[in-house]
Amino acid sequence: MSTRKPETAPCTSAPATSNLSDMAGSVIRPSPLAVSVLCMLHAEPMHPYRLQQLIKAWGKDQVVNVGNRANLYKTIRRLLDAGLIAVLQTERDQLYPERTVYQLTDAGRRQAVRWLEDMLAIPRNEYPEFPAALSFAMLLGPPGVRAMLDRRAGLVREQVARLAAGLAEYGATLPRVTLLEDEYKLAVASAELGWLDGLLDDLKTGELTWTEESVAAVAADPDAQPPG
Amino acid sequence: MSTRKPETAPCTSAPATSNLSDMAGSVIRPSPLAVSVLCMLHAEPMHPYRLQQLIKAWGKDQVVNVGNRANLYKTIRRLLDAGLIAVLQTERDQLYPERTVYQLTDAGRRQAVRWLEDMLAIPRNEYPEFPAALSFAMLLGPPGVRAMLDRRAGLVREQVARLAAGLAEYGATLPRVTLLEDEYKLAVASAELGWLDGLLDDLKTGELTWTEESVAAVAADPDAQPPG
DNA sequence: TGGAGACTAGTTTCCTAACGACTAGCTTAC
DNA sequence: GTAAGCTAGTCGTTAGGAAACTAGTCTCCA
Repeated sequence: MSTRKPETAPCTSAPATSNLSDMAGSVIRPSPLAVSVLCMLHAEPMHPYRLQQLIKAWGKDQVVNVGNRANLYKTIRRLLDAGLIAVLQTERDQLYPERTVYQLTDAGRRQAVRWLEDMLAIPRNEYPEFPAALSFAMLLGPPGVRAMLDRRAGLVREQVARLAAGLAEYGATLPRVTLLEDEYKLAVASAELGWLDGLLDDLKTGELTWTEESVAAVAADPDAQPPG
Repeated sequence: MSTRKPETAPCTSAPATSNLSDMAGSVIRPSPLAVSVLCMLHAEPMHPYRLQQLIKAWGKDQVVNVGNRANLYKTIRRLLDAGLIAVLQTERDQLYPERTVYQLTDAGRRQAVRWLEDMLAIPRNEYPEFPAALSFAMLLGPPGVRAMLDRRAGLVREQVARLAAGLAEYGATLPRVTLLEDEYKLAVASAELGWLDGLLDDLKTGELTWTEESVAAVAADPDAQPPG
């Protein structure tokens, strides 16, 4: 293991600094959804439902998970309790359900920037499921792994195509800075696809293969500390 | 993403099929940790603490998050309730704390395979925080974004170096199939790094830049539905 | 004209994940 | 002889994910 003591990156943005401005205290943890709410409210005050609709309309729902409204409302409650947002007004438009319009506070504005900075600057290990599955893939046997990864490659290929098409289409009309997530996702998905194709090739030619026993033998060996 | 109506991929592996073998019922959702437990127990029966130690010793802790033992024990309880694992014995070695040794049931063996297959074959959107942050990066302004991504690039570069070194070192002695996660992570991290470097270059030369107004103007424009 | 389906806005419930702190006996090390 | 550290497991809080549910409104369509 040698390197890598800290397990996961520090991310809580210094609880020690700046004790001014804790108007409602209660240190709140950053999350994609929380930052998104703050950033959206940075543009203009709005009510939760509109926030959701706007995020969807912008296609950002591919990236923030605003699908469960329940979470959205919970997050807003938390931000409210922490004093990062405040109620601007509760309006009842005709006989529609009542809706509460929120706005950013100064503390919220600062917090949004700090969270954004952390999230951009510090990579965090989020334990996605694919690498976890890969690390136990061996017990499906070479043909099983090949079949599954073949399906995956197909799906990833589609996603790459979609992203590329989307970028080509909107890249002409939208400023590039609004498409960075998609550029990123395209870069990463392409790399995954390339890797998958290479691996599938090695599975096909038999260059990569194994048996239960050969792996079990190594597992018993005490000299088995893969990298970080 | 466009296709993808159901928001997230189907993953529960067909609740309709196979009502034989629901000895303790209670459909349980897959998670990286749950599959890992099953796969580890596939090798041999063991107690939770040993499971954690083994995962760490193998370096798989980079990929499954077995850091909080609390979660591990909860997961095991769930697997037990679902009949996927069973108590083999509870042994009290000398005056050490009592420890319970678990083993895989037949249902557990099948479930492990099904979960693994799903996780390998079907990409799932897990909403990592970096793309979310990227999609609001614009409000840090060009110099702010550049500074943060510069730091990130440094850290990612280190990670790439660590992964490459680890693969070079262990690739000689361990069968390749046990290092797939690291190959994958290396491919993805390299792609991220490449993309970051390109972007930083564009920020440096000023080819990519923006102002709050220019972005706000587009935001007001109703023709703004970026891709999927 | 009245019923199917979709939209607006928010609530409720259940399950699970992330994280941290705690107990408690034993071993090793200074 | 006491501080650190390991073994093994527990507790509690906060938060995210997925669904269903309320309840009124609007549109379409026959």
